[in-house]
Amino acid sequence: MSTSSSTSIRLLVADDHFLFRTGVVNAVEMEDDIEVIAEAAGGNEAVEQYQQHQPNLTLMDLRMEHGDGFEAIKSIHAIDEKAAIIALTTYDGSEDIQRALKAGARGYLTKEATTEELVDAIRKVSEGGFYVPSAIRTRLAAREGRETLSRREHEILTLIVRGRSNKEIASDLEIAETTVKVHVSNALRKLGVMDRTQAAILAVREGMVAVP
Amino acid sequence: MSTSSSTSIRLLVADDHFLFRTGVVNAVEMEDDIEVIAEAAGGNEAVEQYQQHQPNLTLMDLRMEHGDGFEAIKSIHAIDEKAAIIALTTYDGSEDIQRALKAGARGYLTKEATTEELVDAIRKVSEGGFYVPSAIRTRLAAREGRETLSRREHEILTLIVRGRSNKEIASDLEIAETTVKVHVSNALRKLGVMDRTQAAILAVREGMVAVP
DNA sequence: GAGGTCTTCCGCCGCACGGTGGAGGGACTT
DNA sequence: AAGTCCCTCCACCGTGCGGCGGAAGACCTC
Repeated sequence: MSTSSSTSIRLLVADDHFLFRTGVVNAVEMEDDIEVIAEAAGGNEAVEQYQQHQPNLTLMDLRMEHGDGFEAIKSIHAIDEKAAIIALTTYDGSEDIQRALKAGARGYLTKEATTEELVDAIRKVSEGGFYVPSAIRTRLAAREGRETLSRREHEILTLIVRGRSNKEIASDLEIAETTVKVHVSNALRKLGVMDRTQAAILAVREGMVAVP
Repeated sequence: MSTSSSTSIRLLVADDHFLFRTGVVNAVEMEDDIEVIAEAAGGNEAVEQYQQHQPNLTLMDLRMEHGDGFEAIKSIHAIDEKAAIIALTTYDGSEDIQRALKAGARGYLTKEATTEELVDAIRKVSEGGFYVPSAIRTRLAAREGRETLSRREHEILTLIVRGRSNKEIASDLEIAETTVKVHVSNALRKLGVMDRTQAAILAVREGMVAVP
């Protein structure tokens, strides 16, 4: 059932969880146009394996114990501009997706993906296309019109998620409370929310700030 | 390296993700005292498979498309009081853990678990013991001393996570705003937090309320 | 040097939020 | 019948929050 021009898609799987790696290997084993030629359990290892085996496609987990997935994508993208990379995460926060695509990934999948979605994504991306599930595209679109937060605003948003009051944030950052209020106010406007609670939930949902 | 008295642990794996199921099958394949004798992709199917195959241990995903994992655990527990069940989730919110253990599970694992943790948990629980990772036990302990929220308080907490103001909540539930304030105040005290933002984050982190 | 963004800070204002104390009624167990 | 818990509502009060306008220095790019 191969529609690809190449005989076989040679795959590199980078994920620090053995369970998931073998799951992927088993899933693509049934497809005769895809084969896993290398595995990696960390970011740095993934880059090494890429250089050594030159795969047609790389599946990259973003959150790994040894070596960041984002950095690995950037490194591979720097080595080969046209490298076909699909990012993988358990979580579908749009922050991760945006960063992964910016780093050079051409596809995005959550680990909740079905085998069909997985092989579909592998074929599309290896042929030079893009693959982002429609549900995730919708979330991404909501962020499009939104202004980006400044460094300070993002820092203060993080402290809001930590449950800190304006006065506490001022003391944390050693600035005046009035300054904090300005940043909070600007952040709320940029995010399009009414108050800090909505901002905190939004930040967590989209993966802008990790849950404390 | 089998310390179990039984020759082989017969396993039932219930999870709606093919990738994960095969991952588990592969992982335990290397262990000569464990074998997967049945698989299920949903809650109801899991109960059927349990009755048909009478496994020594059941791995049960809590969040499945077809049939709730909690209900399936309760059903199996009702059939066999001593059934060995390990609950599985991607997320480690303590609310899920508490509910799973209450339903009759004797173990808890996140899907981030290593193969070692998995087989360790399988052996311990099949021998009649309990298995809850120490990191998760710590989180569970924090909930111990806490008062439980009333139905109304929990309902209002959910609306707080939805970003609703006191006035909006009053309108949503068709009660006076003063009443809402009483419930909010009581909920904050019970949860041991200062304001609604901290309550919202806590509720999300512990899985008491799903992210909107 | 002009324009832009980011950061810092001020005062003022209105309202939402959270705490306190009190009170009545419904549903439950003992 | 008494006790307990929950839900409901009131009034009052202090403070935290968020919006407004204004301003100044730092650091960019053009």
